[in-house]
Amino acid sequence: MTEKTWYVTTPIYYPSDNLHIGHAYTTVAADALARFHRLKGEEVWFVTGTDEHGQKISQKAHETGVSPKEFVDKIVGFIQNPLWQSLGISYDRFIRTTDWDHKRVVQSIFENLWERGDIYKGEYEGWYCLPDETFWTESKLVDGNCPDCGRPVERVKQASYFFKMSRYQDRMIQHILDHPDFIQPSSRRNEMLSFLEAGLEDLSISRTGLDWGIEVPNDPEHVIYVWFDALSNYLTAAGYLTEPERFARVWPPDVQLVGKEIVRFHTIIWPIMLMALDLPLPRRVFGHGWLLIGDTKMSKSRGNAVDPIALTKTYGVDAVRYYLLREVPFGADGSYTEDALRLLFNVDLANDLGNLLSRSTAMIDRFGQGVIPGPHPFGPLDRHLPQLAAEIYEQVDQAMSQLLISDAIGQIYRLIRAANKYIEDRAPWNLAKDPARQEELDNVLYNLAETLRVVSVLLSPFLIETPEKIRRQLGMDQPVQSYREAIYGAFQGGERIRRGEPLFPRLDLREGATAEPGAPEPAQKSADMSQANYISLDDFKKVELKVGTIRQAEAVKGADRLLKLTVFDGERERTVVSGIKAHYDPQTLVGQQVVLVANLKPVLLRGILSEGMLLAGSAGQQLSIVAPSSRLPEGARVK
RNA sequence: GGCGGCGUAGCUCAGCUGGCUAGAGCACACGGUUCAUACCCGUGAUGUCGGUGGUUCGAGUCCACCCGCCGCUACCA
Repeated sequence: MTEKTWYVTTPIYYPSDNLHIGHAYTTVAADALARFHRLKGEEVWFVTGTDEHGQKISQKAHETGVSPKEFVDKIVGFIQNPLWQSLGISYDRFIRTTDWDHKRVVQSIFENLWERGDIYKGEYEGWYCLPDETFWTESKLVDGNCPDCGRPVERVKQASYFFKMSRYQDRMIQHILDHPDFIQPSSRRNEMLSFLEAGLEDLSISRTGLDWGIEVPNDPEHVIYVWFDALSNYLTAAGYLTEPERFARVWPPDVQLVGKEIVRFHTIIWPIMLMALDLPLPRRVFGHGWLLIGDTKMSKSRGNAVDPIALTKTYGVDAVRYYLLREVPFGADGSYTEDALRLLFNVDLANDLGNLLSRSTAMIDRFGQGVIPGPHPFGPLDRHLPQLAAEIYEQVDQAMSQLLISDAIGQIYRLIRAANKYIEDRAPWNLAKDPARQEELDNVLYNLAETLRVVSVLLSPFLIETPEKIRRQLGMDQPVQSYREAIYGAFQGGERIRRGEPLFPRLDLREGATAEPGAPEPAQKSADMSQANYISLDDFKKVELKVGTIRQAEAVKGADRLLKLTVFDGERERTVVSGIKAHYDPQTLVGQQVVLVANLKPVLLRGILSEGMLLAGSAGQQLSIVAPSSRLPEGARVK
């Protein structure tokens, strides 16, 4: 019986634009896990890829005057190389939802579920945004308009296929309860449980009027809708239906990394799909946080997206990987700043690790004529490093099995720091002055070489070039093959080293726009941040505030706190739904003047289109409508 | 509004089922060292463990309420 292949996935990314460092973060993390398991001797199947269907891609392609396929081919090519290439991403399969086998898998899943009665054809009724060609549920609308583009929507009924998720609700809850590790971190688990307990609706999984997608079998008017298509990629990539032998070894996924914004799809819809197919569920779905730029969300529209390729060019692959894996707490949101990267580069990579190699090889050169001495019986001071190395061997393993990548690296650094301290404690330069202490000196040099060799093994899942560089300087030519090489004692003595260039030349942190590591930095930073909280006068002018008069007011039936108001704004009467029922009697409001936010996106509240909002101040339990202190004509601009 | 989480040194955070003088990394200061990439090693915190009250022989660790922040959700707009 062969051991199960260790299967890890990243989300498949949407190639409508170039990816940024947030995507790199997830993918590098998955890569480190994959490399670690390979090093442990396990068969690994590491999959990443792209989610290529959908309206937006099709639209973008037409704008550029190419076919959707040509459009995505180009971007996907870029993602594979140079993007993932430059970060050393060692995926075993790059899946594209436009791959032939994926189409086949999605269609057979559809047919399969149809035959079982888990898919039925019904009518989808919702609000449709014509320009976006997108359906929205009432609750998603923003002031009755499309939440994406703000344009009005219309009520449309459309034939659609539905996936009977509701049928699996209880089983899903039970599965989460029975498998505490299924959703991680646990905060996400609680959220999903409360979401499930609120009740599941069947999921509409097809659309008509879309051309760029996988067709519903025997009903080519319909195209299978995004999530159903996208989530199936994890099955396709494992060889479901097309490579049965592989699938038997690979399935189910051991770890699926996802961003926190898509945890719900991966921990509810996705497992229910698998339940319906009678397939085992993934063992762990890990919802990590976002990598923020400073303290704001990264996005293309904000123009603050960081290009990972540029970073690797400036600092090298390993510095970027190290930063992502070490600095960002896996789970919570992390914050990216280039200053932090540079600081970490100097402190951890140059000072602690690079300098350790540099000073160790220098001493082997000088005191040992370039040859690692054979060890002699250890004195008490020499036993610490081997013991620590053995302990850390276990600790790293343990941390990695819990996906605590940053902690694993932290453990390796305990060993690196201990080696630096050991040099200080033993002061080899003093031992070298006394011929009677030659054996002690030999042991020190040996321990340093051996510790560095162990470090090169331990670091190899995380860093690409550095382990090789360390080994070359230690005189080793073969790359790391197995985690067991991290067991202390492989050097016999007699190996000739080859001193080389510094691993990570220190950066001058004072130069350029990057702050120096002293007091000026926080000051500068806080100034920037407070500035970020200002809006310009132009920003404010975007808000159109007008005086209006309430002409009618009534409670919204079935709502505890909503009033439906009819407000005259000088041009027309508009309906505004406001959550002030607890504070105002509808009767007393008629005739009251208010300040209206006139250009707010309409939104549907409790089935009523609310076209604007009225200003009110609140403090704790108190709430009071804001009104001009004397009567003004309706429509008067407030500014 | 509901559910959940968080609030511990200047910064980022550890502190499990309550128990000796509350920890780590970074930053900062001082001292040491010279093999090394102006590096490394050591020493240093008066931290009201968000606030108040309670349970207990004893609470950062449990309970209640309050304040602040965050996530999900909802009839927020």
